[in-house]
Amino acid sequence: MAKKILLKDIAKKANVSVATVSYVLSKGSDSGISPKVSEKIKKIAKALNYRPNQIAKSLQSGKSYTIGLIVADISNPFFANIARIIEDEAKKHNYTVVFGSSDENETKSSDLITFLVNRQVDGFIIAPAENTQEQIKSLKKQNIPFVLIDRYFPEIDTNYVAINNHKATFDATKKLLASGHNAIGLIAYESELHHMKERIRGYREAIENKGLETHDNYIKKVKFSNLVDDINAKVDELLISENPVSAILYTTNTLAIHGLKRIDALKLKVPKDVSVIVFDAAEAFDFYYCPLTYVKQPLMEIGKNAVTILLDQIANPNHELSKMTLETTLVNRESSN
Amino acid sequence: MAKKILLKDIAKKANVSVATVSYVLSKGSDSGISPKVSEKIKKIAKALNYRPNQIAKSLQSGKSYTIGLIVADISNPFFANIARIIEDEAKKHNYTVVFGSSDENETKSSDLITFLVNRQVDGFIIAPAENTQEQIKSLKKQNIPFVLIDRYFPEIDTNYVAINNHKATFDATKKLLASGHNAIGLIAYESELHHMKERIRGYREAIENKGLETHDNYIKKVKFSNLVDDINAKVDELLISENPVSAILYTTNTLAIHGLKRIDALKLKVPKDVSVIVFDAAEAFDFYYCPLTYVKQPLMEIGKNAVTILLDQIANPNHELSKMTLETTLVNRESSN
DNA sequence: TTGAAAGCGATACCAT
DNA sequence: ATGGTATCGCTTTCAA
Repeated sequence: MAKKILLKDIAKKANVSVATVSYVLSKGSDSGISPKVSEKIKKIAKALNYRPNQIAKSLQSGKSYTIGLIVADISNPFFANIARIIEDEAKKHNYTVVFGSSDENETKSSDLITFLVNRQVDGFIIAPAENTQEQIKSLKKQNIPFVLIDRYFPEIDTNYVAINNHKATFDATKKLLASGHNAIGLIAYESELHHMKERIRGYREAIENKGLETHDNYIKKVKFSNLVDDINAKVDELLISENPVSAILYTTNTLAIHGLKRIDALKLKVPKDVSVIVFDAAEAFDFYYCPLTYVKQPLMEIGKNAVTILLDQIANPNHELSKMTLETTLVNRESSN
Repeated sequence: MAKKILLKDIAKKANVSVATVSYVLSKGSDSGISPKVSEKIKKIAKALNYRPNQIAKSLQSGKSYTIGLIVADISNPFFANIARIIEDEAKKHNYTVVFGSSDENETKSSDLITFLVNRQVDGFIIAPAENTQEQIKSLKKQNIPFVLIDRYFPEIDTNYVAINNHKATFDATKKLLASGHNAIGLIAYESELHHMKERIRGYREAIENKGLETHDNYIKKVKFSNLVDDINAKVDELLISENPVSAILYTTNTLAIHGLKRIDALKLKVPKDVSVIVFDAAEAFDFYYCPLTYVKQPLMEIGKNAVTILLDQIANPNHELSKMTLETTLVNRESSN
């Protein structure tokens, strides 16, 4: 068992105190220790392959240099991609990231936060699940730095990095209207989350803005708990009825994947039988026979800004909050014709 | 600023010593403290919402209850899915997982390992990049528990959870041969990694096993560093030549995604013009017009076993090593006809 | 310029 | 059944 090298070991070998070694190794050139001693210590440290015990440092400093990332599901490509960006950005600042998946579940989210708070993460980046307002407020009360991503609660004053959801679906719907569709279905989640409501509002306003009326039965909300079956049923309702829609706007990646499969199952063709716009550019869509028009989210900016804001908040707890709303881009392709 | 509650605070309120509080809170019923005092302490702890400082515990115990996960890229669906499984499994045992992406790069991998070792992770789960043998040996030497997944180095005695790569491609190739193909192309990575060599060997032996000869120019190895261009070029070589192949076996998920796109770009149809078998069932493939025959990896077993073996190794450092080879399944669909 | 020693917040040995 | 205190490895104040 290769013995762990401690400051003490180096001190002994160098015939100096532990304090001196600590100075040399942790401060820069302004350690206040003479160059001669400094060099000697550095050489010994290197020779012994000294690795500071980060845990001890953390206990002393009260900082773990770790950030907790909580998303709905780390295996969802949207979150997996953001995770990768956050990881890279965090590492640049010598931060480590630990992650947890809430599965959009309030209790899991709460357990996860507690778990990571106990582990003394310095802060959180969270894509909050529904009904987690109290958890978020609790973090605020405990003065634990965090920034919300993808979603946020307008009634709670927090840092967040989100997109302009209203404009995203407004533009998408407008595009479908411009293509001549006036019976447009919307597939959304049954959710109280603000971003979802905003996406629905964007859809509505685009239609009303054109002097048309919105039909509530064109707006379908599926339950996260029964995803696939529910999507299938709702897509059927939209497409197989007396007044079928001629276009569908899917408000998330996952909804689109399953919803498109259902369209296929119904033997309908995009865009001949039904036009479509989806959210995000999942790799899955690359193989779809019809190039899909989609709402492109600025993942890189979301991830990078989230880290920057969080680290800033950790360094300056009293710094004012950052509320960042980024714009999406509608990438026009054939499915929305 | 809500003050952090310490054992000391509880002790003061309960008029007992810090030690007593510690006993009550950390041991179970066998704390040796009288029920009356125990109850009082527990009540106060709950009332104050006491959260033990995990960092302090870690320093004392020498255990961080954290495992480091190192993969090529956390945003790759194969690894993202495994990450999720590992996360769930780890949490069951009260472990936290921190992750890092090596990008198949030796130096990044090394930096990452150092970074996480300093943070005192209790062990690693690693999908090792090429040429990282020394890093792995170094972990062994330092007696840091770890288990390799997906790939491993046969010349180094370690824990690992991998698949039977030889059989996977052997069966896949056999299937193509049975469908009447005798000019079968293979797209692999240019890599010294054992799993890649085994996949190539499986392909070769299936062909030779049928009394046919293998053609080296049917075996294409692409560079990770120049992925897309290289795949395109190699697919072209296989399909647009004097003796084109009639089938292609892609040895990874990513290779398949780009390789299939290239086939599309060449206006060739699967399986009419060229048959195909791919590795893994990426969500992306769901939208491919032709149902793809694929090698199915037991992700759940890989992830769960990796965690189990690692935690066992952490608990019993002298326990013998576990070398686990799992079988894949060839899921037959239309692309291999 | 250097070092002794007091923490950081828990745990656990050894007394009592 | 309790509690005093050394300890985990490092940082930092204060003195020398």
